[in-house]
Amino acid sequence: MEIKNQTTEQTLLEAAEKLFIEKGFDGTKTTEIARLAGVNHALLHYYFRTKENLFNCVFERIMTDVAGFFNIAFEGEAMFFDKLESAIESHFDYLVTRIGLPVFVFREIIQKKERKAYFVKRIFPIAKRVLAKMHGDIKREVKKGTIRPVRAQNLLLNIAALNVFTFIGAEILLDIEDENMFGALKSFLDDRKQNNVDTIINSLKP
Amino acid sequence: MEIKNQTTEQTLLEAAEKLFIEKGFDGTKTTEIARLAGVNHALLHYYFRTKENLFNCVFERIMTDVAGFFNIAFEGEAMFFDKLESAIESHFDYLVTRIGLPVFVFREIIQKKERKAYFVKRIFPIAKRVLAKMHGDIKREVKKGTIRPVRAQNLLLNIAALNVFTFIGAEILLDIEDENMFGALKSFLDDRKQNNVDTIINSLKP
DNA sequence: CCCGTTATTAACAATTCTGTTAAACACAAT
DNA sequence: ATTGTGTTTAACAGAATTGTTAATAACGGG
Repeated sequence: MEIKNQTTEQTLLEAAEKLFIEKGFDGTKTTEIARLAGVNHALLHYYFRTKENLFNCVFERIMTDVAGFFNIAFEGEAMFFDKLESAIESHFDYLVTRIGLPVFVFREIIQKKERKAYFVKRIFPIAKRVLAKMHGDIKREVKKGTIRPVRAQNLLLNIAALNVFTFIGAEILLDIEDENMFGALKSFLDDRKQNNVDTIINSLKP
Repeated sequence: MEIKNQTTEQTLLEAAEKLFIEKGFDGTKTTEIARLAGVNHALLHYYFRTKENLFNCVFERIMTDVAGFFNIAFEGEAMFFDKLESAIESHFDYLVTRIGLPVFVFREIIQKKERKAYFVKRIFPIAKRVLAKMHGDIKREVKKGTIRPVRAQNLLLNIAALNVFTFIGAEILLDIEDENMFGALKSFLDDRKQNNVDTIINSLKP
């Protein structure tokens, strides 16, 4: 009894996610979502009542995904620099499969207060835990003299900045020229990944 | 005979710019622009024909502004590190007065090919000139042994990334709590400005 | 096999939004 | 004063969009 239900609902959610990420809430029409999902557009309202509600379901999925990533990316008990490198790289790789994500999140949370509040509520507690851990690591390394003193908040923001901005740049590169853009994109990303690790590690030198 | 014309048209343009930056093309209604400008909404079509056209006028103004900034920010014949520091700071200060700009640009160029093409056409040539100059500077400094070898493109992207991301972060901070948020925002920005300079300079150490 | 619940469809309602038009207005030059 | 040009307004038209509803189909349990 739940089987068909599940598929239609799921199909709609996936179509909605794709379009909302691509065109934003305002730029996406419910009829378009239904069309992409291949179902009658009344079904969208049947399952999700309103566009707003459907959007919130999508947003919730994405927040869960982001929060889940955050939770695992900064775990591990390796040496500081190794841990840092692997965190930067795994953040980078996470974004590779979600190129449109950063702009989507910024676009949607900046203009609607409730969404920003929801984002903050979901992400800040996790960020705080990560920061506390990072703070301890930094203190230890500074004492050893292996890095200069930096605030954990700044380090985390620097990593996020370099990685996220890379994918905004990548979106600009995409489709400028369709010809062999795949190769150009790949080498751009490879280069940036290495650069981001190097830049962060080097910036910590005492 | 051009006086009234100028004011109404100008008022509309300014209202449009404010709303387009805040809510994006799709999220902004022409009636809303007219209301904010305090004019009959038919005037909007009288002066600009279509919403698309009005948007393009706004976008053109913004591109001119950005291009103009780019042209002056990386001039000057000071020492490399001083020049770098002043470029980072003036880019930062430029964004201070245009907090919503980055997300606006990304949002609008990513989904519409023509806009992306227009952006690329306006900004890339200038960026190329800046990069060529930077490339020369870097080569010289590397020879002197004052910095490690880096690609100009990466250095420029790193600066942009750190600065731009700061203002996306700032937009998230805004209105989280209205209480003494002004003070918190100011100290966040001060801290980030210093951090961005330090991070870039330090990341270049040999 | 029938019944009740859930899923699906087509048609429709209400609103909103962009864009048009025709008439009124302001005003400067003749 | 009249004419011509550019400006402003109110009213409207057409399309698109979100959401509803009533009728129908599918389907599993009794």
